[in-house]
Amino acid sequence: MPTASDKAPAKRSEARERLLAAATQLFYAEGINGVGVDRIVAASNVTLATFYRHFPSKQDLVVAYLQSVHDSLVARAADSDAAEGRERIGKIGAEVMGEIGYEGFRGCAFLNAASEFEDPESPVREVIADHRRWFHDRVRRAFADAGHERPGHAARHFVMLRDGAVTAGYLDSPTTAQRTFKRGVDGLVRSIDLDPLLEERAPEEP
Amino acid sequence: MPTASDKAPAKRSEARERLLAAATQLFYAEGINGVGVDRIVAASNVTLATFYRHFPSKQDLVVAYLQSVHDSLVARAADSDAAEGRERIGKIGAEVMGEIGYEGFRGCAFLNAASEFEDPESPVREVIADHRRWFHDRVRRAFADAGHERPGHAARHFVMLRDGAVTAGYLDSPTTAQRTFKRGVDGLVRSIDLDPLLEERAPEEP
DNA sequence: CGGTAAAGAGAACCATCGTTCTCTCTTGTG
DNA sequence: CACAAGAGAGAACGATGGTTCTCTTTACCG
Repeated sequence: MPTASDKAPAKRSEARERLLAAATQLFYAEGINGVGVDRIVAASNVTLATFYRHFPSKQDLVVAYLQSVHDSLVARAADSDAAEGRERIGKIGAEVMGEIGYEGFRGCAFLNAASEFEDPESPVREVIADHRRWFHDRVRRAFADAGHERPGHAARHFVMLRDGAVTAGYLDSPTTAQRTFKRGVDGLVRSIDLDPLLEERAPEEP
Repeated sequence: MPTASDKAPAKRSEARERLLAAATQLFYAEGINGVGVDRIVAASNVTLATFYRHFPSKQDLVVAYLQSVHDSLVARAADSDAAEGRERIGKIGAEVMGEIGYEGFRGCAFLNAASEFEDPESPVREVIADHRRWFHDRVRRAFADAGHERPGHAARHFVMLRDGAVTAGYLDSPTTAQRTFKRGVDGLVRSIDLDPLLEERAPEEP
């Protein structure tokens, strides 16, 4: 899941990119509080002064790290979003399954970061919230376009499964998590037809 | 979710219990790497020497912290496990919903801890794995007793929903997370009847 | 060609990290 | 009553946390 963005939107720079790449790898692998700036600086072949020339504080690096992960997920999403109807939902599900279980998989970078930042007002938590909104809205749009009568319900259900799936992929068996997630998504897609029959009619709240 | 166990299985002690209580509150609220032993010692009105007389190292305190959370969840589980059939599944679901959204809720203590300990062999990760196995087995037994044809599938699905639900309860809206989780569990219970009709027959792998 | 900005090198800051130590005082049990 | 164990108080350890500093060298841009 962690991938440094290929093109930084702000000023690009050799040193900055190396710092971001090292931070991405280390933060994801060992947690944010568990990795000091010295480690990142050393891994980047950069000096402490150079680091602080590019990032006012460690927290700014954390934000940039999560932003870069987000950017790479947005890039990967373009392909899936081109699909139509239920196929799009399937492709988004495949994205999630693709994240799980590769060498060094440690769960969702955003969820892991969130557990280390307790202040909901913190800039770090805001990037996380933005990313989650982005993902939820994308899934909701997919269900709406596929004709689901309660796209909000379905999207929240989908996101809940995906959060559980990346967790299980980290802590339990990756392949089992993928299978369970797939079954859940398939059921959710089937519910596009079944839902009106199974639940009593009620307008969904946003 | 974090609650110090009422009766420590090992040697009980005023100081030890205060340390564990303070650790439980601080570790859960701010993360484990984010809280130093000095903070815990100060909050417990205990000296550093006393702390190290009871816990060989900080890691042992972390393990004791998670153990105590596990113990209190086990205690709470006894009531639900007394129920029969589908009602038991509903009660376990209610337990999960009860965890979510109270003042200071910060998600699952075990999931948060797991994100800070990357070594799967670490004693901390082992308590986490034990707890997850305990919960999964309990759910699986509930589905089996309720007559589900693939209790393993259903249990993994249930656990995935619960992991996603506590996450959403922390990062998104608690009440929405509860509703979404409830809908998911209800669907899972309904699938005890529907499943044989919807999916092709195949023996579930453990 | 000259100037400005970025990067390297390295020391230093103080606070906090987890851990160990000594020394005194209380307390309960034999 | 005596003696051992538990707890309080407080200093200290070296290592590392994030951050700032000075000084020199490189390299691009007008």
